[in-house]
Amino acid sequence: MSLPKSDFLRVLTERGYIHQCSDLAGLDAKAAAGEVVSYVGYDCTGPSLHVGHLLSIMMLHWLQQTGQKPIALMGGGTTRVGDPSGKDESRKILTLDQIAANKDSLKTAFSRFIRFGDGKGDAIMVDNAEWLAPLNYIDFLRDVGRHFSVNRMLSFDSVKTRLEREHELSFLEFNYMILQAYDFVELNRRYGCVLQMGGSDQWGNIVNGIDLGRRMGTPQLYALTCPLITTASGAKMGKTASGAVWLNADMKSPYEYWQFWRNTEDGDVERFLKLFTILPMDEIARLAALKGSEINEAKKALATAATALLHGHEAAEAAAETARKTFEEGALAETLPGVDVPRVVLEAGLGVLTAFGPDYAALTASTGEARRQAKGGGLRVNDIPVSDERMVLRLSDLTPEGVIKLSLGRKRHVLLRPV
RNA sequence: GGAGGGGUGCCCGAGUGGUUAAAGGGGACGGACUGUAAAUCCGUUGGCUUAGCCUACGUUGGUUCGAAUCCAACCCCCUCCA
Repeated sequence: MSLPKSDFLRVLTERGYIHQCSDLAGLDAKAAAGEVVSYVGYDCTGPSLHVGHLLSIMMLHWLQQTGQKPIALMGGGTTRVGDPSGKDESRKILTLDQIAANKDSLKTAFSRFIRFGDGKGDAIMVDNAEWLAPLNYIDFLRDVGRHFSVNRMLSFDSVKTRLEREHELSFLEFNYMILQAYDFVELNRRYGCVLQMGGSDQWGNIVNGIDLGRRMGTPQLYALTCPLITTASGAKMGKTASGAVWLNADMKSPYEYWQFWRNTEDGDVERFLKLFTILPMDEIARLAALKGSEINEAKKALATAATALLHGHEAAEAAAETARKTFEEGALAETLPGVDVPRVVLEAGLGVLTAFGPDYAALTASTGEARRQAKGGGLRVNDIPVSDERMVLRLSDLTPEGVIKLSLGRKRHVLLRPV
């Protein structure tokens, strides 16, 4: 198909969000004509969304920016079942309390990317527990279950991989796709939602919803998926030493978040600028043209723009400044992440390995790891390599700024502050 | 319910009585080189109060001077049969 007519699909296309669409021309016509209500579902399996979710959130963002209406669907109901897609093993069954707590915790990130409210183009957030929890089993089987063919369900990738890999797939999880399909139908009935977006791994589930809709008499529904993002060297995106790149600030500070983007591989810079920032395309083209070490300017722009989206401009600039002082001047930036240490502990003397360990700086997971890193030359105190693992930190080690700077490797720093 | 196969460290996967904290690979972290990149090379990869101690091969017991390795019971997974 030629260039999309609608703003929505044009932006998504030129920025590289589109992996697959059930009917691109049909959806384009609909988007050009009027309001497309669209949703993305998020399971409440963890206390925060992470970078992996960002792509679909950005799709909701652009959806709203181009005049359409986004729905963020919280999977309060489906999380009780567990999505088997792409998983080797059954998910742990979460308690209702955990799900509720996760749900609350997830909400915060969304408001950064989309505007919620009661107006026409305002986004809404709904929880599928609302309609899934009160379902009556027999009624549901008769109304919805009869439209599903087990033969066909068995042919879906999410199911097939489990069967082929000889991992158990419980009946509970087997029902997940039915519930997700039903969500789509329900959202159409309640809000006139006609488009479901998601990662490419959700394709089967989304198409199921379209199918169910046809059988249950909804208007034509559409599916749109974004690619699974891997880095230029093929690794899954979003994993770092300290685990997932969380969106919640209390789990991943703005500074660390900025660092994550700053360390993007060269080959990913342009793609990431398009996908994870809202910088104009001509600005992105300019940044992408930078060669050699100049590309670092593009990486900084990426980091600051991406961080600003999530944490605000102020936090992003602060993170950039902290990084500039630390890496470019080699100076001590007092805005580096810090950990409080009781003054009496330093008076008594704090073993350097313990200081790096989980009780204080948490740069290493154990003192054993700290010991190994010290042997390998990976630990530094106030920028001086730790050569003696029996070294003891005292008040006399405080810098003029009144802190002790602990570093693991070249990039990860924590300041100990006596209190 | 019956018959057979299997459960090993973050993951995959060797190992069938003794220097086995457990080969090899992947991943991850650190070092060197760089541009806070990639690639490459080197090192590390259970915990602790580290010349030592403790905990670990599904669980619990047992045999043995000594078990991931042998025995028993149990739990879980897979395949076929009912």
